[in-house]
Amino acid sequence: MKNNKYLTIYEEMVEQIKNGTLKPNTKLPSENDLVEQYDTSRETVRKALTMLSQNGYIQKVRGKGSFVLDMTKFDFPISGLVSFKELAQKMGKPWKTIVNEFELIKPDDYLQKHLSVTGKDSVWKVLRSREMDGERIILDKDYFNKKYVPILTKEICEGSIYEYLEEDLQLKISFAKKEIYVEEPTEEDCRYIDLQDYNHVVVVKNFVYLEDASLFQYTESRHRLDKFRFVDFARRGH
Amino acid sequence: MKNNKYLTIYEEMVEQIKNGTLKPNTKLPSENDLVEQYDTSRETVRKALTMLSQNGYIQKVRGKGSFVLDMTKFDFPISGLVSFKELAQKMGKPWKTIVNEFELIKPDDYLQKHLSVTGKDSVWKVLRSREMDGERIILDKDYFNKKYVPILTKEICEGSIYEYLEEDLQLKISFAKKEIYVEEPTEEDCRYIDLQDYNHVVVVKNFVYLEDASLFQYTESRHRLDKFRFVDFARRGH
DNA sequence: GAGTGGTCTAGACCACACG
DNA sequence: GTGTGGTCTAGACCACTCC
Repeated sequence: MKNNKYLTIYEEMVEQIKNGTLKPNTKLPSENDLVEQYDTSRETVRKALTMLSQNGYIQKVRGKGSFVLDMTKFDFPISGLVSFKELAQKMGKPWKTIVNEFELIKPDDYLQKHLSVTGKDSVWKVLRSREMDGERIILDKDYFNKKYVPILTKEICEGSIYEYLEEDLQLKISFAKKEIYVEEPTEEDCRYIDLQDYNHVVVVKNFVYLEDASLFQYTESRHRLDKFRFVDFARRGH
Repeated sequence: MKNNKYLTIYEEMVEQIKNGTLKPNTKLPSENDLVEQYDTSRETVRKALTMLSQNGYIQKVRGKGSFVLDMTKFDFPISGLVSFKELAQKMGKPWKTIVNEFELIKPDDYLQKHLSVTGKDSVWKVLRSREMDGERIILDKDYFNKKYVPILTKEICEGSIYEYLEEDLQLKISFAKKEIYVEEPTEEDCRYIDLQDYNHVVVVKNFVYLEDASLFQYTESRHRLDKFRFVDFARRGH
């Protein structure tokens, strides 16, 4: 059980914003007020406020105060990493995952380069179709370095691999690079996606890194054109 | 002239990473070493390191140290907000902007909702085609709230509106929400994009907010399928 | 001038990695 | 145990907004 004061403050305030105790477009108590309220130091309060700001909950304005943002404008999760399961649940649609292929392979050159593994390492390869409203609209191709994921079963693949990795294996995913583009469908796409007349697919490539900066997963998510949607929420750096 | 110590440290270290003084996959000096090196306090050093980490330059590992990441893996700008001008320059290709339409309009219902303006406000509407290798491959539709952008000229539109807003008008852009999806081309797309046989376009919608959380710009960027590419670099929260 | 958030300091203790 | 980064404190001064 962690005991981070700033995290506690952050989570409490998120809760208050979500349940309406703190209303959109109103001013938050000043940092000094919060110091008294939470009986802590100012830097700790500020750390919580910075997190709220970075996650799109509030807006800090020097000399004036911090203001609650209207989250209803942003009807999507403030995050670039959304699993299919989350997405489907959010849309309230029935969905299904079909495991097409599931095996341990020796990586080819392309994979060796992208996963930073040698030909001697083993790599899990998982091909899954995602079905919604009776149509297979997404093909997910996942590759995991066996060094980090020693055990994987077909049952896990039918659920959320993502949850398995984070919750069961306790792998700490730290950052991901994403590339999105459009290309013509491969023979594989035709086999595993109900393409109808669409003659292109949207490809989302994901390179997932662990906390120690080692790449452990490479994913290609191939979407039928009409069912693709991506939402991103970006803050400006300096 | 600002005099942020932590920003100075951050910028110096970015420079050292870029020019190779700090090499990929090596360990940084410890925080305590850096405190001595820069004659400052640990929290200040940590602020700089946190920024480096958030911007993908380093990776901090508790109990071990901070490590320089191999930026060559991430051959694209670490940012979701890339202007066409930046992109074209990075690719080293000749490019041109054609201003198709440029006028002050009264917002319709759709715009009123998205720009949070009333029917009495005025809104700048700018339609620009982006040309590369002699083909118009992108149609940019920009709408600005006149309240924030009182003056706009055709000349500015032919360059980078983005730079004009930030550098000349000193508008501080704080965050942006982005939506990406694919749809069939409109009559407008056919007129202003050299679509060839492609019967879909990739639409990137951008909602840009100022520091006080007011929405001042709504942009639609419509790309020919084959010329579309989006790169994103996401850190995990918490 | 009073109040706000932004930066900075010099300490302290903790959790974790490694030998 | 030693060294690392993670959290926290109780101050201080500054830059900005508003009255």
